[in-house]
Amino acid sequence: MLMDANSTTEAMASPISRRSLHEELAARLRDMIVEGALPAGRKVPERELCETFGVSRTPLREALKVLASEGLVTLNQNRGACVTALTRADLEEVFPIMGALEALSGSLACARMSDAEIEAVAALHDQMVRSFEAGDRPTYFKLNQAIHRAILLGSGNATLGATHQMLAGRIHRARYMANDDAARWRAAIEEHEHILAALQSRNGPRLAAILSDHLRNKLASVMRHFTED
Amino acid sequence: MLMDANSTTEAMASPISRRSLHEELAARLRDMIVEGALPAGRKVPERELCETFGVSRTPLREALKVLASEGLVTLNQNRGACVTALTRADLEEVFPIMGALEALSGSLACARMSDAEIEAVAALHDQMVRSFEAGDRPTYFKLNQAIHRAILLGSGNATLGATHQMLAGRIHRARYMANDDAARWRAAIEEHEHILAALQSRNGPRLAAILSDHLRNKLASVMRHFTED
DNA sequence: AAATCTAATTATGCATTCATAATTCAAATT
DNA sequence: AATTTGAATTATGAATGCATAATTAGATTT
Repeated sequence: MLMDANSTTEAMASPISRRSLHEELAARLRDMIVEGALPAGRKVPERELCETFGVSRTPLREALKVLASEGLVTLNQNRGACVTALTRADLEEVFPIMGALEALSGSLACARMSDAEIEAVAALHDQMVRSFEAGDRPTYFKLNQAIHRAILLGSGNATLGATHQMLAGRIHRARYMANDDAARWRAAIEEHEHILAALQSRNGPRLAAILSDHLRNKLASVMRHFTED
Repeated sequence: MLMDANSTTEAMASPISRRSLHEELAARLRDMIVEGALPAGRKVPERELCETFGVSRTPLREALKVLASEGLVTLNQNRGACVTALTRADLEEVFPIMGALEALSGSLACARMSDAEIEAVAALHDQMVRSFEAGDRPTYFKLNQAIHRAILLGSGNATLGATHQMLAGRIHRARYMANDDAARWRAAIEEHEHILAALQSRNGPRLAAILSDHLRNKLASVMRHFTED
């Protein structure tokens, strides 16, 4: 068995705590699912993944249990794991929750973020607008996420960030779909202008309301691509 | 034939699908942690638990991974699992999130619950008031939870309920502490009167606001018992 | 006596093995 | 030919074994 590869990536990463195998596997699988390398509904045979990653079944199974508790995969008794398929109902459930969480984060962020941190968000916003004007959707998407994430973290509530991220992971694929028509994309940009304005003026209730609406609109946009479901 | 007959008998509990060991173990451990049988900060040696439950380490370890992803235990590399200790900061983070989730649930419940379901909540409320008057705190606590849970489920958003329950599990112990002085307990009852009234009049925004405040007050009450932390 | 270093013990991470449920495929019956 | 039954295969659930990191105990040194 060629198991020596794990010691190679140890220098740069976190200095003291090197992640355990099941953690590493969970992260890798999470990425694969979120990025669509493992399509929804697909069966995830243990043997195959073990060979792919070159590990035994024990840590892989531990990782699958974690992903199941995150809702990314579904375990069927004696029948293995499947990538959880997103239904319209799932999206309709998750988006409002994320809206509520982001609203809370915005409210808190207005009170707690430093001026410098808000300026950093403004910088991200400007970059995002530029990538919109350039029609560069991947960069736009990345910056968009970075802004929302910055506000989440700016709330100073780590649990809020973690809860949000867990839900975001489930619907990540779907969120790629949003803004694929020009009108909605433009509207999203406008909403983000309001988001930034509310944050800069530290108007918590207003930012909360805008973020909630923003998520509601995102849902509506995404849902148009689920008509065939 | 026989198979059809079996698959149709779904009404009763879950006679066919016995839970897998790791699921069962996760549930048992969750209860033990939530109910305080495993005190916070305590080390959870695998060997000991294996003997307690009479199982091998594999399913137990799988269960611990799940509980770790739920935040109930903390895994330390090569150093085993500890029951996650609740800090004041944790409570201050979790309660506002639960407030936001319950506010959302209230808003949705006002729109979606049937009259019969609302009457059921009213019945729970009346029982709760009686147990308050009788000074029966355990029963009060149970009914209190049942009411909040009914509104959560009444939202029709299963993910919302699951998310809430996950957070609630973490702070369950702390919530026992609330209402241990008569003044706060009486105030809580009054808040519940408003909650019921808003629900019965289907005033979503108002119910949302009351629930949010209710959770905020709960936090304040609980925090008084964490001064020594 | 206190501190430190080393050896022994213990507990954990992972691999392997065993047992059992599920699936597949072929054969037999209608 | 289609359906069904049953054996063979495969995959998963769980247990055991092995290697290694942590912890503890003991001995040696200052």
